[in-house]
Amino acid sequence: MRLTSKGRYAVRAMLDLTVNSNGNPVRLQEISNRQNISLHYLEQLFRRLRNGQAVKSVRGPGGGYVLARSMDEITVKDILDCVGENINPAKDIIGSEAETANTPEFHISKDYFQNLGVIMKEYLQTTSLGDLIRKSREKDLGGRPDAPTDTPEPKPGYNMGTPI
Amino acid sequence: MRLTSKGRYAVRAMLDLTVNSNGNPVRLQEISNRQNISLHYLEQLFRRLRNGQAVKSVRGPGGGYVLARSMDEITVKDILDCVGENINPAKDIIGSEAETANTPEFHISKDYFQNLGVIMKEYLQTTSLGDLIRKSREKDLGGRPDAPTDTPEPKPGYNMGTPI
DNA sequence: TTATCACTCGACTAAAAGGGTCACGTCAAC
DNA sequence: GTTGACGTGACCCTTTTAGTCGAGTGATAA
Repeated sequence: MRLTSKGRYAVRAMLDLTVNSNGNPVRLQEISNRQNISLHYLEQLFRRLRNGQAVKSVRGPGGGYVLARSMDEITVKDILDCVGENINPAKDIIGSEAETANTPEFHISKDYFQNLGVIMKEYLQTTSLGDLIRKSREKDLGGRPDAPTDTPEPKPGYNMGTPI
Repeated sequence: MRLTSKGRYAVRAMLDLTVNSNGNPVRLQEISNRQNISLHYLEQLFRRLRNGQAVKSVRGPGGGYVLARSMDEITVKDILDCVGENINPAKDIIGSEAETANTPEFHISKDYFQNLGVIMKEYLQTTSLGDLIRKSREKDLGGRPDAPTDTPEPKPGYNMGTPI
């Protein structure tokens, strides 16, 4: 399982695109300037986002990229999938270790990490670009200026009490 | 953030050690045979587990490794930390991107991924070796033989409803 | 006192992944 | 037909992973 800057770059670029497009195509050059991400690297990422049907491209002058669906129909997980972020902590178990060790310990840890994957997937799948943008607007308006908000609080929907 | 076979190997080896030690040292050679993990690779992992105070070593004939604490005082997170698995999805943000892009989009995604890190950390930190072993014993005894149990169900303690 | 057992340590390797760059396309509009 | 922008494949360097190797050191027992 990996979650690297590639995925965060993609999410960031998609947020930028969402915010700065008003139905109009947004050029990668703009996103590159605003987000300080290499243009060539963005091209690579958006190639994958386009293949994954997350964005559509418009060529020629005045062209750029637009979301392929509404911002509420594109989840973070969609984006990570497009750029090839592998979220499942147990995925590479299949085929590499599965048959080489059929011990109880193997199954215990496999089940345990698979369940972590379920939790992560749920987290990423239930958040859309729209959710993120609305959340940040809320924060700007109703934020507590005395709190740094640097440390994220666990979401209220999650009960962290008894993971086993 | 990475969660690779290194971490799973370590957890598996620690489970093996826990189950097969009765206060006595367990040789890496045994673990290697049972779990089908390269002996030399195990040596590397246990070096780190020892440096991280998760196990103690006993040298000489009859030697091997024993847990440094009880199985209920060693969490999965402890083990992953020892072998160098980086669990925080937002960790490598600090210092590499932080100052180069101070955009709202950057902060949105940073907070979001940091919160995922909190959730993952909580999951890994609240599970001890003892928890895993007891859980697997329960399954063996009270298991439903008609259900394959291959697909892990989300833990009852987690409410997956509203992650944002 | 020496053989042996088992951990200890540093160095090394091949392969993969991550992050990024480049040159050269092609399509569309003015 | 030139310019703006995406499209594509190939390439690059660095770090990490997973694994190997060989020469130790410390403890036990014959």
